[in-house]
Amino acid sequence: MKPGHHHHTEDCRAVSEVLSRVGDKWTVLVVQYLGSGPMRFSELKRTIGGISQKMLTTTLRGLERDGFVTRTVFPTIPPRVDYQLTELGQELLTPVTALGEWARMNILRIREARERFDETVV
Amino acid sequence: MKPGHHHHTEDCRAVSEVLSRVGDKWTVLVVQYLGSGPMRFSELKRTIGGISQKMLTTTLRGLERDGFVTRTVFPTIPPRVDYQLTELGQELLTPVTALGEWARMNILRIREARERFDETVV
DNA sequence: CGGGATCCTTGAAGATACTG
DNA sequence: CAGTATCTTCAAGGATCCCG
Repeated sequence: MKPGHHHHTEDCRAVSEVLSRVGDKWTVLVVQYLGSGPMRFSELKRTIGGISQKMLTTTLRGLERDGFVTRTVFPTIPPRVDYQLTELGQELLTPVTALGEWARMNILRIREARERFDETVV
Repeated sequence: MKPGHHHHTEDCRAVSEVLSRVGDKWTVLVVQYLGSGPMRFSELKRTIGGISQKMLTTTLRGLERDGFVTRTVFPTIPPRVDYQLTELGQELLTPVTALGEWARMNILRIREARERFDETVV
């Protein structure tokens, strides 16, 4: 057993754990939008577009559970609920945005590779 | 329609596209291991541990399709297949590693937040 | 308005067996 | 050794209805 490999694997699992949280269908979008400031439920739903209220609820609950957002309920009628990034959420934004930048800059190369691969294989 | 919001959303979709590629169960692990140099199929399977050969094949095919790894077949008996990161794959490693660093450093805060949340809710 | 509860459809993932 | 083929399981995601 080579030294370091144990922690190498463990770290990778931690990465996977965070990535599978962040890498689902909607989390990044939600976090990015909340990066501009607090938003309420319906505002998020409308702005994102294409997300069901169930998935938005689920996503927000997950983010709340992991300490990335806070949920504030205003006991008015009709009710109003604000979501806002915590410090941890803000900090997450940094590496995620970096990956986002990379994605923006290289998405074309990826799509080209895909087309090439699909042509060759099919 | 506020200016910039269209591209904001489009960029987020690109991020999601890359993240859902990178954020699946095994991709990061595979890419990280290949970061140290080319490896053959069985070597990856053994090193990662817990991955089925079907999932390893699927993951590697996906990475190959998107231009992140190359697949080299040696026509020997028994056959030997090497996988190796492309330039694009190497470059991907940078932001992914950054996110990994962040994950390593903050995984405890996340787990703590989870425990707190689960206690409060249950 | 902001959800909860329910049902349903996919696709991801794993187990197993076989093959060039 | 490095896969392919097949079957099964399971959870993510979506649609719909209801409620305080």
